[in-house]
Amino acid sequence: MNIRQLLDDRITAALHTLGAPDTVTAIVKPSARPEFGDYQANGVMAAAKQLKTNPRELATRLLEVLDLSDLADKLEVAGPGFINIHLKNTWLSETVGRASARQLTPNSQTIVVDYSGPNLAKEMHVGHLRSTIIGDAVARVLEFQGHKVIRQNHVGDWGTQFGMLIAHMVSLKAHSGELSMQLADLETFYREAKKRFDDEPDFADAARDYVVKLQSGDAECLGLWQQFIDTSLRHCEEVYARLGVHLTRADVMPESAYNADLANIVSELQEKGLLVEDQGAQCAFLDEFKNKDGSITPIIVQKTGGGYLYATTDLAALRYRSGVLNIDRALYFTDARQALHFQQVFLLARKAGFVREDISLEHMPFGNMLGADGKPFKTRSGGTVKLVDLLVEAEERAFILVTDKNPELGEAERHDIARTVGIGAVKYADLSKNRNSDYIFNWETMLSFEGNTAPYLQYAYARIKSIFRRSGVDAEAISSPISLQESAERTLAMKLLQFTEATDSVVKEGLPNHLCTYLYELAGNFMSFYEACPILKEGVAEEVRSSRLQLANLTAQTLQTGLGLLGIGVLERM
RNA sequence: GCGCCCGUAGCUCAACGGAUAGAGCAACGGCCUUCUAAGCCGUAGGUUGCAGGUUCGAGCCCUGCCGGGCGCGCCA
Repeated sequence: MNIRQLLDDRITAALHTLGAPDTVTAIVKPSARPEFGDYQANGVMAAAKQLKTNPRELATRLLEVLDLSDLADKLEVAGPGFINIHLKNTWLSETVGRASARQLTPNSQTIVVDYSGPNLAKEMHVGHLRSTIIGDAVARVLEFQGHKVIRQNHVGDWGTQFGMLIAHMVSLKAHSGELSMQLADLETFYREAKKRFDDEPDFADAARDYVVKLQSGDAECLGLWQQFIDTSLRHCEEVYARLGVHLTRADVMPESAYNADLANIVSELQEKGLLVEDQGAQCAFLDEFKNKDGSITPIIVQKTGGGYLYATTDLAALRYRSGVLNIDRALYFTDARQALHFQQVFLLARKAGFVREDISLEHMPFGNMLGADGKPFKTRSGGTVKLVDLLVEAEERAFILVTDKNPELGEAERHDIARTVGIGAVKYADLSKNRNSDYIFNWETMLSFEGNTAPYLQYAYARIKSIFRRSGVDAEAISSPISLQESAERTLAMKLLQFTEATDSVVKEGLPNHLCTYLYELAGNFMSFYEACPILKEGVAEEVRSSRLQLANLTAQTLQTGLGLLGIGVLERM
């Protein structure tokens, strides 16, 4: 249940009965301050403007026709024309038990989520982290809402660098006959190949020959290429497993899958008169990209000499997604530098009729991960940080902290906890920030276990589980009524009911930090409740105890579900 | 040169055109014989880069500056 939406619908309808135009809505939001009630409607002022009447007077008339008596016990006009809504305690206590974080609203959209997309020539590095976990979180929330999600891992498996890699494979094979050892460390393999390409003219020539052979479908070349791709994908899958990311081989839709269609894309664009040849390349000049000086930034779809570019591949992918996958919406999680590229490709695809007109194409850009010094995140020596190394370090750091805090736990359990806490900390630190801007990666902050971090949320969950272990009560078996006497109880119940508002917000804008903020507030509300409202202590009446156990259980469920949507695990103890 | 993004407390970050701009860290002061103190409660900290404008109402929208980042025809 989305209370905000419910109130908005009903108040909007009431506004319309008073003659407000269709464009006017109630604009319901959570109240800015506690004395303003639980929710406030801000739309009356705008409506009054349209109707050329006094806003407070309109608000007063609205309250005469608006009946919210089933869920609210007080509605009041405040300030210049706000309507403050105070929800009934009885309604909250009855609703909170039913409308937990479990429900699925039926949704019928088919949505492509394009994320991760590493270049298979090298190992995954920290630059792939944001796309991978932000995209995964949004995909999970969409699925939770009942949408049909099609994950597309648009990996880079084609291009000139593969000629170089194949040349290196051939020469190693000629010497030792065995490749699997060398391919175990892709990063080193790539560096060696690159070095030879730069230093040895014969090798570079061979590499260029292999590109041509590969593209013309030479069987031996394709075999080696396939071997390399398989190895690289296995590396990716190890990283995904460690990260807890829902991407499988079935989600891989590589660049090369579109190869056969690229010539068609170009010829169709030509037929539609969208291309001109410029300096030997096939370009689209769209008026929408005209600059002040009258020049137009071109979109190159075919190089001089006939080669294709990523714009061509992305156009083919768009046509596939629209025509074959029959999607309603496509979300692209790639870094912000590609903003112009996607604007161009989306517009050109529409002009060419490659996508249905009603499809929503959305680039979800994100900024860079920076080091503590505010510069791009690098190793001490200035190299690229391998993603797997970062994750290993997170687990190691978490293990030290867990051991320090709970030395009595067995080593195996401490390792399990460290894995969930360490990976959760890395993911949450990223997901909790607005993805649009750069963010500073800092071990101390994310693993300090204080403030808006994954461990804080996991701790709240573990505390609740501890209560249930002590109580001996089966969490799923409680069904007695919930009563909201203390303000901490009411605040917690109110927050529990707002889960859907948080997930709705995530999918609308592709911003998982909205869910993080919600969960942090929920955990905070629970911690306050925990301090203020004893549950198992002596002197707590049976029905109070039972009611509070239910609130605690609903909180645990919501934390588990919410963290699960972010791809983060919970722990029975920590 | 043109274009996009960013600029909010000392630091890291929120804020869905609405009321007195919120958290956390760091600082300071309280709270453990009692459900996990990895916690809770409190104090202090701001001319939202600058200047105009639109609006009943602007951190958010528009214009112009300043500062930072990134793009801009044959890499992806």
